[in-house]
Order: sequence, then structure tokens, then C-alpha cells
Amino acid sequence: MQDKRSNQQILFLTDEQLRLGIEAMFFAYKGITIDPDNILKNYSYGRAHHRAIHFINSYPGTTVNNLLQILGVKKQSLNRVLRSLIMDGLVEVNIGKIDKRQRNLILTTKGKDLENKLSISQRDRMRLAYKAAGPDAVAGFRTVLDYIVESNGTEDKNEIGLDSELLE
Amino acid sequence: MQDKRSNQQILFLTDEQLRLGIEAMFFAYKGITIDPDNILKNYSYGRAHHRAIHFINSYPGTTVNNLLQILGVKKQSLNRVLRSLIMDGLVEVNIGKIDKRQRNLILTTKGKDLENKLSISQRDRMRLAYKAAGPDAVAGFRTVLDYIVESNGTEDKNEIGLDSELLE
DNA sequence: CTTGGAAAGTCAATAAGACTGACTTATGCT
DNA sequence: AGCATAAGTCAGTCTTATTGACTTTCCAAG
Repeated sequence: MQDKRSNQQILFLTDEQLRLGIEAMFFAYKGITIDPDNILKNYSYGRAHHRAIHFINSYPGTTVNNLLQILGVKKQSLNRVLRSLIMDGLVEVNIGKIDKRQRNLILTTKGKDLENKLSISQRDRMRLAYKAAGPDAVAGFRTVLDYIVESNGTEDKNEIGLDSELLE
Repeated sequence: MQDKRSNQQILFLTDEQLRLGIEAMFFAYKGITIDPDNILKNYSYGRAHHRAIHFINSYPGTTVNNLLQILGVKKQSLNRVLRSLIMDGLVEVNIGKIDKRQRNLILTTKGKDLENKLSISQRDRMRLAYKAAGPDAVAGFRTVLDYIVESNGTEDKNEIGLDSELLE
């Protein structure tokens, strides 16, 4: 019996290996949110504000409904966050050119400044890890993450569309 | 100029690449928590209960202080969660053999059953991603995660010690 | 053997973030 | 004209986490 080993063992898919992977995700996720969390305290903002700022920056001109789908929260939750960001002058709201019911969200200069401050702290941490791990490990890292995300089904990251036409 | 490319480009450490990595972490973390979250609803438990169950399972006989350090929460937060798990018969508390002030926490059979139910749903998802990505990608995945976790400083995952001597 | 400190547990008040449910306003589309 | 959609709102609830203060039990050093 040469191939007595199961496929699981060959691929290191023992329960213990999987458990360690899950645990590593937990600690790593904590790691990349610590710095932004501390920065946000000075603004009386929380992680919810960060997520909104992050994705409005990534998809400028995104609509409220798009954002709701990306973040996976109810509009009442997002609205409270969005309202404070708008009132504080970090997010600008533009009535949709094509569909006037829609609101296209973009970051103001002030909003971009905070986004930059937050993402720099995260990127610095990621950069160190990427550099230490090397290009091949990074490629594998991204591959596995993408497969995990894919397994969320197509309900997420679906139709996020930049809709850049709507902006101008 | 043959080496006009910066090291960043060579290692794919552009801001955009880093941003995508951070975003992938967000969606992947969401992915591996969806199934447990849904299961926990049926027990009127939340993610905090899951974390407690997970780490008591990983480090049987861990003390309350250990758990507080691992989870990074205040004892008032943990206590509420722990109390319900103890009252529901999922966690057993044993007075420390060496230091009677300490409480060593272990899962009961009932607790292990729920832990298993929760971790199976997560492992299934991880296993699929691991299988699809292949062994090399998995190795890289773990390498990068470990470096991110390391950058948390030594305050985390420090002195988690199983203290198995304390158990019997 | 006393005293200071550590481990655990508790009570109370507060806050962020998310939820459900119900409802309004404005606009698009048929 | 009438229904559906996008957005916004009000109200109430829940979970998780926070700070602050305090008690009980026990260890350990003087």
C-alpha cells in the first residue's frame, strides 16, 4: 500500500491544520484592524465608518444600494454612519445623473485624507508581512483568500460596478 | 536603466495590491464567520460565545486571565459570555490545583458537540479553498498570515500555555 | 502571621453597531 | 395612473464591548 496516505494528509488538510488556519485568520484580521481602530477613536468613529470610507474610496460614485450589498448590512445601519460622514464633510452626495433616485457617494478631500491615514497604517503592516513572506507566499495568500471569498457564493461582491458613467 | 523597477513593483507591493489584499481579508473573514453565526442564532449565542468555545477547546484548562489575553477583551465582557456557557452546561470550571484562585476552563461533552458543529462548518469552507488553491498556495497563505500576526507584537498569543498540569 | 497584590466575579452605566418593522418621499417605468 | 424602486427616517431591541468601582478568595513576601 504505497498510497496509504489520504488526500487530506497529502494536502495537509488535517482538521488541526484547518483549525490553525482559521485561528490565524482571526488573529491576522485583528492585526490589520488595530491601527485603524485606534486612529478612529480620535474622530469618534468606529469600524463601520472605516468600512464605508474604504469602499466609497474604492468605488467612487457607488450608490447606497451598492454599498449595502458590499457591506452586507441593513440600510438603517449604514444610514447612521453615512449621515455622520456626510455632516462632517467627509462624504459628498450627488444625485444620480441617469436615475435621480440614486445617490452617488464620493469622498471629499477631507474624506480622502482620513482614508489615506487609515489605509497607510494597514498597508504598512501588510507590506512588512508581504516583504517578510516573499512573492510566492503572497501569491498563495491571495489565491487562498480568493477561493474563500468565492465560496461565499455570488451574492457578495456581485454587481459592485464602479458605474463611473454615473459620475459625470 | 535595467532595474528601473522599484522593489515594490518587483514584489507586487503596490498600494493597490496591498489594498486588494486587505479587502480580500475582509471578505474572507466574513466568509468563515457566516456559517457559525447562523448556527449560533439557534442557540441565542453570538460570535463572542463562539470565540470563547473555540479557544477553550484549543487550550483546555486555560484560565480566565489567559482567555482574556487571547481574546483581547475586558473581563466584564468575557464574564457575561462565560456565565451563560457555564449555566447552559457547555463549559466546566475547575479550581486550579496549583493556584486555587485560578479557574481552569474545559468544554463539557455538550460544549464539545457545539464546538464541533461550528468548526466543521468552518473547516469545510477552508478545506474547499485549500484544495482548490493547492499545497504551495496554502503554505504561502499561512506564511503571510503568520507574519501579520507576528507584527501584532508579542502582547498577543503570549503565554497562552496549555497548563495541562493544572488539569490533573 | 499580617499585609499587599493577584485572580476571579459582580453591579452599574454607557456606547457602537447591527437588527426588525413600519413608514415617507421622490422618482422611474409600464 | 399606479406599482416598484432608491433613499431616508423613527422607534425599539439585541449583542458586544467599554469604564469604573467593589468584593471575595487566595498566594506570597515581609
